[in-house]
Amino acid sequence: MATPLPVVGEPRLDLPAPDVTDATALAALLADRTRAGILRMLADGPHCVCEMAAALGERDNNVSNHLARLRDAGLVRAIRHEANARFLYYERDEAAVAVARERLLAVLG
Amino acid sequence: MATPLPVVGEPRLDLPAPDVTDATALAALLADRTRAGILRMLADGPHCVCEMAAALGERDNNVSNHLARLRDAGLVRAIRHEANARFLYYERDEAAVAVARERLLAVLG
DNA sequence: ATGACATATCAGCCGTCCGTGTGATGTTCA
DNA sequence: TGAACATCACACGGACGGCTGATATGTCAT
Repeated sequence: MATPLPVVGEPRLDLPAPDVTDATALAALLADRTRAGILRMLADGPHCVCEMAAALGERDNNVSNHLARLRDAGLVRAIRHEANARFLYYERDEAAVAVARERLLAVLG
Repeated sequence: MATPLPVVGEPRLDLPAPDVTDATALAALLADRTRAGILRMLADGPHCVCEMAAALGERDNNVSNHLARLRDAGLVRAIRHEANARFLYYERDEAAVAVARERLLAVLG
């Protein structure tokens, strides 16, 4: 804690800019109802695209679009169903999600 | 934990939609470089608008705009400087920030 | 093989939000 | 009182992102 109460002197105009690029990128991913819903559903275990699309009331291709964003960010992973290979199940990468949590807490913490 | 591994049966199309409205609203606030920088700077103590604008390399009115968004969300609070009343200092509402953390962890947790 | 289903990818439209400019309000100091 | 400064409130232009529709790929059943 540097300055718990308002200062008495003059404003300091030479303060460094905090680096929040990681946090904003992650927040942008969470700032969408569909993507946040996906991440929340996958917290309880894997789900296929059609399941999540039905639950969220969105179309399959739309959900697939958002899953691609989450996949590019490394937050989720796709796995083929052994018995029924036409269903593509998604699961969370818990290690990556843990890193995401820390990066957000670097701003809100 | 409901289903740790991919299921063998058919997809369930009757799953409930998770409620993520609080989380997405908060994430939208964090998904901006200026707002995230403000919240990060205020974690170390109060700052006036001109200080944060200088540090973030943004104009005063722009920072003021974003502060209004954070103020409407209840995350920050404005306090007049006793000695120098022309400077308006902002501080975080730590209780509200704690609630914000929990709401985000409801999705990422 | 053919058709039906699940998912992926791409292009285009459209809404929303960010940054800016301007004027108004309030505070300090001469 | 008047000038300079800090902040706010509002409206405008542009860029970014989400939804959609069409098309493509791969899988299962008949």
